[in-house]
Amino acid sequence: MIKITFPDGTSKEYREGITSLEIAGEISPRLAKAVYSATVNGEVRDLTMPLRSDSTLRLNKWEDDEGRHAFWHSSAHLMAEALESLYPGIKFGIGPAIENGFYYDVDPGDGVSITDSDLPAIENKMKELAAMNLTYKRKEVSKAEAMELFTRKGDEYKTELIGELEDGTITLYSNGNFTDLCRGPHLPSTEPIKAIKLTSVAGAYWRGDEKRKMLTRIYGITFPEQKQLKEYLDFLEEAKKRDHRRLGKELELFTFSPKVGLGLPLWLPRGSDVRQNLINYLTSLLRKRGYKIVTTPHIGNVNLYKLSGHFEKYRTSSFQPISTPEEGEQFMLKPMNCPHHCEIYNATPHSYRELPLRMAEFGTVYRYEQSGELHGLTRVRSFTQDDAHHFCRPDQLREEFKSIIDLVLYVFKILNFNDFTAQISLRDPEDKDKYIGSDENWERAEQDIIEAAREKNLKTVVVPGEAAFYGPKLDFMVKDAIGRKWQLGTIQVDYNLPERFDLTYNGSDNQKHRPVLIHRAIFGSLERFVAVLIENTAGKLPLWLSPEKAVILPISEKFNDYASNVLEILNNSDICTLIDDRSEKIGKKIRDNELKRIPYLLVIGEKEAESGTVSVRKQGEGDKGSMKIGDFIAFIRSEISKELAD
RNA sequence: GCCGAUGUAGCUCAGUUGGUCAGAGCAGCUGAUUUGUAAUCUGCAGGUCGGGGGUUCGAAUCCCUUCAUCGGCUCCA
Repeated sequence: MIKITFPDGTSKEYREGITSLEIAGEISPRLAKAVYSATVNGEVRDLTMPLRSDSTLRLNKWEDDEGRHAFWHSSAHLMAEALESLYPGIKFGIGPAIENGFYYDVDPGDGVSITDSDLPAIENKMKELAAMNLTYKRKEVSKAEAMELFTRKGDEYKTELIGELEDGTITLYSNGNFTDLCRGPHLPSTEPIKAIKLTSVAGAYWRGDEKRKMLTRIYGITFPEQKQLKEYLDFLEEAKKRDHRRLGKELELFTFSPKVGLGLPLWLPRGSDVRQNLINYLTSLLRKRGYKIVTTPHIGNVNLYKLSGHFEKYRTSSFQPISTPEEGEQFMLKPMNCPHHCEIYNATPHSYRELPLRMAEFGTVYRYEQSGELHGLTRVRSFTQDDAHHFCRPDQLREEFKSIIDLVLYVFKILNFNDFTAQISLRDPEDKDKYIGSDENWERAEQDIIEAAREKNLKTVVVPGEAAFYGPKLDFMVKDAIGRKWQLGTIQVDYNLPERFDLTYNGSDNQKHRPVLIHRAIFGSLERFVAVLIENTAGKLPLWLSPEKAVILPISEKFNDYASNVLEILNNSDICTLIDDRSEKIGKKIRDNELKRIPYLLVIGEKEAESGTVSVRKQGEGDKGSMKIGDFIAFIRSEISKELAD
């Protein structure tokens, strides 16, 4: 007998060799139908794997990431089986489960292409195969056997993968006629896969390397119930309505013009107001925290960027240098603010007493992003960073870093960004040539970040290879409407630029010392931040950010005089207000202004004109009753200060 | 930049296999109406069907090319 311990701490004896699926079945037959994988002693396994010794066991259902993962991974194999039967000779790359569903990278062969219009046929084949309830069979093989099998099949992608694996660790999974190199785990059979939807096809470079062949990536998602699929598709439909590109147009926030250029956003008056509100708010926070605001030009001599290392690193992703009438003189549109700020630092001598020096700028920068990467306001070629550089003594670094984490969390809380990921982005240890600076500096900086995050009890994920070329960073990622993650805030530790720019301060020993540089942004860029904000709020911005706080709706033209009085009073009280004096019925005016997401609608008619009041209707919530004009002003002010309160 | 899809009035979309197919709704402008909490009625105006080239007696529709957008990949200081 072996002892199996469950997550709640209870344990029970079972015969040796029992499977997790059988244990689930003993607990209840319904549970057996709802589990998709098992976590045995911390490792995710097939449900059908026999248990040979005392173990901890967790049965993973749909609600568990590990459960869905197995479900979708098995679905990827099911799709592969369908593809192999529909496209004989098709070759397979990799086919993992992802956050929402799965994909498989395939090479259908020269001259054969799989497009959106082919998806229904593949989907139908999958349904047909799933209905056969075929089992997923696991087999351990030697490296030689695996190599032989896939060489015979002519699957050069698989053989490349096998070549990199350790002998003795290789497993194959088969479902129907399809056999794949795979670590697993998988479902016992295709039986639970009831609802299938292939969502899109896309190109994807083999092994993520743009120098290698582009394979066809087919994305799909499956569910145990048809109803769940419908809910998922409905969610995607709803999410489209929150797309900032759509709302930006509808709400007249920003636009793009091909005549101006790709990726160069034009902020309309309403969008500019939102942007300015963000700038004003953050500026007031920065003043309180001892930041100095600076302003620097939009261009800089090309030598500045040669010194910083940016020129070499980003040669092809920058706007090319601007020549002047002078021979041999060249300037660049600034792709970042750091070098300018370093030179501001260098303009005066510094004492250890005045550090940390916090230098901030809403700096507009220009980067020549590849055309295929442009995306609404989230990826543009000109954007304004809420940039700052903290020049500190080494002994101040940790505290300074932590205080910036606090600032990011504070601002995110005010804006209700609760669902973010804090990501520690480190150097890729395999590819050190991508980075500048000594190993010693890198190790020091990476430790600084890891420890600062730990001291703040920040839940983080560590991702190697995501660091900036001059230093590691802590990035704050927030999701858009359909779940794509975007980096907003970032805090970066840099020992390298201070050396390149020969930054110094006088220590208490009257010797020159090297400061450490922290780069940081809270919003990241105003463009991307506004985009994510729009998607998170579905365009219903908080009152303090809203370009207009209210709109006055006179019942009829008879009350236009009183309405314009109210308008004047409110605007003179710094409550930006509009008036809708069209000759329309009140219902129509309410509908139109509700759709424009104006926070408060003020209905005005005979009653209000007589009593000096306004009837207040809150966007999305309906009638709130009437108020004296002065009370409404006080109400709006208190609502705004509530939003901005700690 | 790469793969795939898409591109018809300001917006959302109809326009079967090439032949009154250049349309509708909303927005806009006109008049009428003067309205009490999510769409009043009338009339008008709007597009070289993304651009360019080709096939054809004839192209929004077929072909080529180019640009842009969307979904991914790559990249993201």
